[in-house]
Amino acid sequence: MVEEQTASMEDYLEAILLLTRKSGAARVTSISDFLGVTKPSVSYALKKLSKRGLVVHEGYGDVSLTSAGRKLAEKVLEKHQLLVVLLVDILGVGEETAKRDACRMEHSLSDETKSKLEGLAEFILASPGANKRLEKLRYYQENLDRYHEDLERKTRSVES
Amino acid sequence: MVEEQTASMEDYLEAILLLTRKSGAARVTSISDFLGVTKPSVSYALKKLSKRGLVVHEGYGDVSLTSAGRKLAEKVLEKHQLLVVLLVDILGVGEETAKRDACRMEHSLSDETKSKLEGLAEFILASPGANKRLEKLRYYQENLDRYHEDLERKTRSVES
DNA sequence: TGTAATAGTTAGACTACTCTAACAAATATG
DNA sequence: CATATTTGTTAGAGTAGTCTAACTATTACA
Repeated sequence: MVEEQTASMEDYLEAILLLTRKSGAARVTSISDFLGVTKPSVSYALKKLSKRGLVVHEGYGDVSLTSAGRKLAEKVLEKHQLLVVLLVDILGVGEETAKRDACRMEHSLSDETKSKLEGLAEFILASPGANKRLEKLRYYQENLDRYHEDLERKTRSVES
Repeated sequence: MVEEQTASMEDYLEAILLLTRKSGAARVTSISDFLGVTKPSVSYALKKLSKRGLVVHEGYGDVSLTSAGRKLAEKVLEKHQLLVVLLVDILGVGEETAKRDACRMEHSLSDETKSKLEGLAEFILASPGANKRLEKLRYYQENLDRYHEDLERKTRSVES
C-alpha cells in the first residue's frame, strides 16, 4: 500500500505525469514552470518523492515516475479531470473557477466518492434519457441564477 | 472584504460557530476537544484570528465570533452541509467517508461552485420530477457498483 | 478561605513546505 | 575548445501550523 501524500506532493506527481505525456520527459525546469514554484522547491520535492519510491531522478537528468508513483499520479489526474467535467459540463461553472476548484479538490476527494461521482456524471451525461435530464437541469440552473440575482438586488436595496 | 483563510483557520471558525450554537459559548477546551487538537494550538489560532478581527477572546474567557468571523464561519459550514447532502443523500457515499471528504472539501469549494451545486442538489432532490430522477440514479448507481465489482474480479483473476 | 482541580498560556521544538542567494554542473556556441 | 548560458543543487532563512512541558490563572469545594 502506498501512503497518503500531501496536496503539494500530489501536485508534483501529477505535473510529472502530464509533462511526461506531453513531452516524453519531465525536467526540474519544466516542473518548476508548470507549477509556478522555484527550482529549489522542485529539487526538495523530488528528493522526498525519490526517498518514498515514487520518482526516479538521479541529479541533472530526466525525472520519471516509478510504477507506484505513476499509479498515484494517475489517480490524482483522474480526480482532477472528473471534477472538471462535473463543474464545467454539468454544473456550468466558469472555466477559471472550475480549474481552481478542481486543482484544490482533487486532493480531498476519496476514491469512494470519486467512483460515485463518476456514476452521477455518467448518469447525467451518458445514460438513457441523459439529454433531456441535462436540458432540464440547465433550464433549472438558469432560472435559479436569475432568482438569486433578484434576491441579491433586493438585499442590496434593503441595506442601502 | 475579508481575506482568504487557511483550511486550518476555517476549521477553528466553523468549530466556534457550532459550539456557540450548541452550548451558547465556545471555550478553548471545547474547541480543542471538538477539533482534536491540543489547547496550545487553539490558543495560537485564537490569537491569529483575533488579530484578523474574526474572533473575540480576551484571555481565559468565552470565545465568540465577530460579525465578519461569523459570516465566514457560516459560509464554511454551509459548504460543509451542502457537501454532506450531496455525498450522502444524492451519491450514496458512506457516512464516514462523506464526513471526511466534506471536512476537507469545504475549504476548496468556491462560492460560485457552491451555488451551482446547490442548484444541482435542489434539482435532484426537490424539483418537479425529482423523485423519479433520484430513483433512476440510485438504480443506475447500484448497477454501476455491480459492474465495477465484476470488473475488479476479472482484473484480479487475470493478474493472478 | 485555602487548596486541589480545571482551564488557559507561554516557551520552545518540530514538520513540511516555501523562498532567495550563491554555487556547481552540463550544454551550447563563437 | 574555451567560455557563456542554461540547468540544477545546496545552504539558509521564513511561514504556518503542530506538539510537549512547564507555568499561571480561575473555579470549585471541603
